[in-house]
Amino acid sequence: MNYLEAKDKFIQTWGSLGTLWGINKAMAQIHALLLISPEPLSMEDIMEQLQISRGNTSMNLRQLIDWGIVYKTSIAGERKEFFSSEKDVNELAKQIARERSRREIQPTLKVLKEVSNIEDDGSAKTKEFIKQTKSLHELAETADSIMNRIVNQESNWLTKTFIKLLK
Amino acid sequence: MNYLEAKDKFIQTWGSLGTLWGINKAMAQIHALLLISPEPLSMEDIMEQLQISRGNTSMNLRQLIDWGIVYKTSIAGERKEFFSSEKDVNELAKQIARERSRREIQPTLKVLKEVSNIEDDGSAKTKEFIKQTKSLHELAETADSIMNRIVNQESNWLTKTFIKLLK
DNA sequence: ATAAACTTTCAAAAAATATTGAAAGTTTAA
DNA sequence: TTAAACTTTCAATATTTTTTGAAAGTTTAT
Repeated sequence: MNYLEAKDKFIQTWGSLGTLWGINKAMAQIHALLLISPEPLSMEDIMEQLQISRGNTSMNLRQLIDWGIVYKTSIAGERKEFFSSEKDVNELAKQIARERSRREIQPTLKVLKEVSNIEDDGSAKTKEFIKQTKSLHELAETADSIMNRIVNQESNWLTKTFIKLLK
Repeated sequence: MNYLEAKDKFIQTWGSLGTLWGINKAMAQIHALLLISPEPLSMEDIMEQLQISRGNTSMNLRQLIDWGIVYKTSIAGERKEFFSSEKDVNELAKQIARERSRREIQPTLKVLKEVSNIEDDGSAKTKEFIKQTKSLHELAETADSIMNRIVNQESNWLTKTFIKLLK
């Protein structure tokens, strides 16, 4: 496999993986492209390499910036804007974990807390409902705590965490 | 909030959350419904409660069974089949982690390994590509190891893991 | 102030995904 | 073996999500 084939395969894979994580294909592909590019890229560069429209590129770049994993970069003497991604994959993982907690886990916790607080009328179905939603709340809270704990650690956390677990 | 409102809200929330995790709405809703139901439900029950078609119910139940989080249950004297979900949320989380590793992480690891193995021709872009795809491979492998480690532990693992991390 | 260079917005179109429902298939009882 | 009870399949349809592209908006240089 040569560079171009490998690059293409990587962008494709990252793109379809994105879909499974609530990130659309173009967004994931733009991210993949920036991640392996040694220099910042312009909107034109991205449009051309991925064969996507200007509007699509603009909107998805904005989302990536919102997620905190892509930055606008100025290049001296150039009028247009350039973009580059967070290159440290640990930092990247942290940022993604943070955003997923904020966007998914927190709102879910809120609902679980709310619905598990209904009055227990003693019926089997109410009892089961309260029991299960409380368990889920607990699970989600623990999972979120672990994630936050990991996220707020110094770099190289993942390896360290893993070593801890092995002990 | 009364039982019916709470139940509805829970099913709705679980349903839209599913979408974010690569599980479709109906599948997540069926799961939610079974999770809080004290007795197994028939296909008719599910169709009626969620207002979805027979075909949809059948296909999504099959997927849930494939995921290992819903079981067919026979009820004595009844001809039709009944379905119930895994009620232990820890077991549920394990099963989901297992499936996600198998379906997403493993295939990704394979591609990352493959593409990071291209020959280094010394150019900046090839060097960056190899460096980044190798880092991602390492990250994904570590994350997967942690998940597997957790998954293969005895029940109550999440809490225990959390306590370990706090130390 | 003007215009060129560039970016963003958003309604319409396209593509992807989920759902339906009826026909085909299967199982069970008699 | 037949038929009733039930489940599965899948082509057609509906819904949701993504993408486009051109108009509107912004910034910069002169």
